[in-house]
Amino acid sequence: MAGAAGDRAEGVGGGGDWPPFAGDAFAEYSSSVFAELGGWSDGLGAGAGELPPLDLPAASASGPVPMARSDEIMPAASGEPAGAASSCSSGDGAAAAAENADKPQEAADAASMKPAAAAGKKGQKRARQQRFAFVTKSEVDHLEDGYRWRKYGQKAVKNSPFPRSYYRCTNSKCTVKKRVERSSEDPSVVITTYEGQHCHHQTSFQRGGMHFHGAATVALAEQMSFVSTQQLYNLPPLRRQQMNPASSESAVSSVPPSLQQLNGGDELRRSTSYSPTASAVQTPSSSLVPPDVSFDMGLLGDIVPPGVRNG
DNA sequence: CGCCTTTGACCCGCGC
DNA sequence: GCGCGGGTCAAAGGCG
Repeated sequence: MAGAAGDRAEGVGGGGDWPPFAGDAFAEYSSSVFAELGGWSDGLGAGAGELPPLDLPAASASGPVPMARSDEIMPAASGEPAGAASSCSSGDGAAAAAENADKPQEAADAASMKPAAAAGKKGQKRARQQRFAFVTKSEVDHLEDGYRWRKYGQKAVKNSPFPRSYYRCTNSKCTVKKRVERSSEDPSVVITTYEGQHCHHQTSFQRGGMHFHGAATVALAEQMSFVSTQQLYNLPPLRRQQMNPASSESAVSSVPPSLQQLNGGDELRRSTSYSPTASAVQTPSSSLVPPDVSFDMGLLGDIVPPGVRNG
């Protein structure tokens, strides 16, 4: 099976930063959702895992909607502790420490830390790095994002019939992780959560993927089917309790409605929904994609436009 | 042959 | 203190 999943994943998007957005451009055609999560599991566990029906805001149905702007997005991303900036250099440790600061539930995550790591950070919980969740309508679970990932685990998720898959960047120096799961609410929706930032270029497209640099991005966009806009989820750092049906519900419901929190500095972003079958894709106007958009920075870079990123 | 997926076990924190 | 749930490890097997 190895091949199947892997190939598909790699081949799907064709490879490339799938959140093909860059600043305004991104806003233009984005239709799926992505939000910075306050917590690794929290975000998805509570939010993603139990995403409410993706009732797209009015905007979604009709097209471009007022969505998070790059500058609105950046805050959260750039606002992260410097340590979170690079998973390669800072590694979990640094980032971890930084993140711990304001993420109580890190503890929950801490559970996942390796024995050694755990031991090493007894006092400090495992540090989580910048996290972004993308809610995408897709037929494939593992959306291609331009990087190569190695699946290192899969677990059944409570309250969800779909398992959650864990991926790690194949770059030995890169500690970026990715979690993929389908929404129990809407099986057609794939929730991808990234943690950390790549410290290398999208190396890997040797496996038949297409390169997604600059103009290449257009190709990606063209291969993507921007189906529908979904509401954004601004998932606040949820605590374990919030994962309860009731809690999570409130947590989630507090988000989408009007993206009102977008201005709150929290991270929200829309990406796009797409179908893997490029051939059947309804090419979104490629014109929406800046030909010179380059996504060769870390994960964060994939998400945050260079300019914004630097402030 | 190398890389990747699969899968069960293990570890850890949290909530009760 | 116990159980639950989530995250990760590591061995085995499969595929290109």
